[in-house]
Amino acid sequence: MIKRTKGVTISQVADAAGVARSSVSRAFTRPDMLSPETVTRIMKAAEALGYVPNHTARALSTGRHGNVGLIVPDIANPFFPPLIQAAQLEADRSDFCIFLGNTEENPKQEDKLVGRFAGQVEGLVLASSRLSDERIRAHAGQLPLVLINRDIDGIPRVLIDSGSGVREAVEHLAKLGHRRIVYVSGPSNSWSNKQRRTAIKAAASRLDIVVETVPAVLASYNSGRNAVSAILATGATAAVAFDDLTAQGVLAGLSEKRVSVPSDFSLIGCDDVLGAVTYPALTSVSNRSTEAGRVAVSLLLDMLQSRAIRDVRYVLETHLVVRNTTAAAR
Amino acid sequence: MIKRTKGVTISQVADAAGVARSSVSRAFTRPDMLSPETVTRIMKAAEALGYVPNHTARALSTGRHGNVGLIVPDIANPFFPPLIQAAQLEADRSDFCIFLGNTEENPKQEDKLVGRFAGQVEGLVLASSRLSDERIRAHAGQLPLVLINRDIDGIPRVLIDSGSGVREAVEHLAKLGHRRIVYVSGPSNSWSNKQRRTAIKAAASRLDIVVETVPAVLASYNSGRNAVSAILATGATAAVAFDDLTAQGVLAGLSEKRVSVPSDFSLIGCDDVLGAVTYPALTSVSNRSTEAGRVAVSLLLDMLQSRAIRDVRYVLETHLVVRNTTAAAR
DNA sequence: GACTTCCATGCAACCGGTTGCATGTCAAGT
DNA sequence: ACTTGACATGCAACCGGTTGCATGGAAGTC
Repeated sequence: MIKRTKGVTISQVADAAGVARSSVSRAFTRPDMLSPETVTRIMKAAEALGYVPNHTARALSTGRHGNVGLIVPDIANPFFPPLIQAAQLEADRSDFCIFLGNTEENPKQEDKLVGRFAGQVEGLVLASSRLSDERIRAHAGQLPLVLINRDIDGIPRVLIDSGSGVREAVEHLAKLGHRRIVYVSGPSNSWSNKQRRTAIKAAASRLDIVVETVPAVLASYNSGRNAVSAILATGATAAVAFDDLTAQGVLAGLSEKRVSVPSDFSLIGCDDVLGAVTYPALTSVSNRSTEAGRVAVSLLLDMLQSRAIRDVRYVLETHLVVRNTTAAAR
Repeated sequence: MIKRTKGVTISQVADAAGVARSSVSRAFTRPDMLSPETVTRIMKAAEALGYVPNHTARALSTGRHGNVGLIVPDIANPFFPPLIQAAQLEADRSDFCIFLGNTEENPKQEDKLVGRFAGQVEGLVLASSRLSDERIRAHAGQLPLVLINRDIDGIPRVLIDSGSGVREAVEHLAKLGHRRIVYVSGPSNSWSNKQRRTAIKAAASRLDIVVETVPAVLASYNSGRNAVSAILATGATAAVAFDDLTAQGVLAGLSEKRVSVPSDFSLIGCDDVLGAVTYPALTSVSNRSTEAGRVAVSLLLDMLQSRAIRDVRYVLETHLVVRNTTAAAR
């Protein structure tokens, strides 16, 4: 059976060291204010008693708890874990802890989480928030806020521009001699989908390439697989899929139809979440979610430092990562 | 430009409602102690001022902050996101928040995180901890702890018994006529790795199958891929990999060497995190990580409620999910 | 009508730190 | 020798709640 040790307080250390509580406090926070001997004496006493400063008490009197919150719509979406990881790493460098919230894509849940987090964190990062602009503005009035993939004036934000990478994808296909390609689109109400489709059409018309859109309805493996017949029916020699999951479905569908990739057909994904762990390795558009997480937290910590709110709009460009699913047109 | 509103305190509400601070406090925590009219009056005043109880202050005086910590070795490993999600959901049901920590598989980092979390959380869940038994025991002495996939007497733990699924995997391979198989092992300090290897050896010797172990060092795509030469050198016709990521690496490595799966070689993963979204779909052992996350948090909250520490050992069985990477031996 | 009981509410101490200001000491400046 | 200032330390208020105990008034009892 395990017994719990109760906390040692600053007063106990003060008594043991024969000084006032305030001196103990200062020994930990501003040792330069005390004589070196006093500091060592206090530290020795603290050590002997196993004293650890109480985070909560400190937070109460200073208003700084050394925590920041991170709210994402869906941890299970492979886009987010690297982002979370990077955010954590960056927070850690400044001795901050991360509160993680998962909203299940539900704005009500997101609102609730923000409310619950406020008061225990010094600032918040909202990634791909599903809240309305007004709600976000309201929250930003309560505590420092940084957004990822949400573009609201006056609130610091980090945006991943998939347009640039998609453009490179089309140029890559053009260089390989493809003249007719397919865009396997994602959810019609998705901002990213719109962004990607627009970028593809623009790039293609500039390069004199024909683009047809085949809808995959949901961004998923199965809808990609089901779209294969329609894709082949267009007579295209290459496809760009809304995301890697869809691309993987298309890949599976093509294999079943004995169309080999990349010799018979070229395929490009988006977000680069699976490319490095599947076979054949998928050519894809990088997602930069790692940088997004890092930059967002770094921005937030800057805000906390300077207590000033700047209107930052940090755009991350994406690039094509060429792997093994693209080759010259037949 | 956005301006920040400062916090409304209990005193302001008390003044507005014409009552003592204690009454406001009680209106929120024990409304049954007050007359209904007083409660409504206080609530109206609180509402009007936009009062929100200060979590930190409450935590200081009650010692309960309503947070629990969850520490995982690697968020980016697809095994964990569903676990995290489930843990979060379960915590949420009891109005608890989750502190997330990522240790990058590093025991020192894990130790540091536990220390930082202690004092801001009421309890901790350690998933697949990389710490020594002694360190874990030491931490358990400081605060309520629940382990996932770590089996230490006296500390409540949730274990995913991959043994049952692995046994099925070996039986499946035996039935297909494989007589010589390889286990591609994971991190040597991982409890799951030990468990899986033991189960494979036991099942294999019972079925009169030869098993060789090839180490992949880290549970990752690349180490799986690098292990392929060693795997083939054993002359085995099938392999079971420590996890799906490793398996996927092996799959890629095999393809590069023109060994086709499953006709020439059969492959089985563990954790079933990628099987459904890759091609060919990977035969794998189900992981139950969602249940593990939910149960662990639920156990922890129980402990916090009753302030008693029970010796719980909750075992979740796994099963083989047959897909397309296994076939009869050549 | 006096006495008890009970309930709603207020008072004040407390949780464990931080911090502005006061105090005391000692050395340098004149 | 006396002032001045710098420095080390202590005192006490404060952060924003919670909670044991005291109090006062209303209702109930005889």
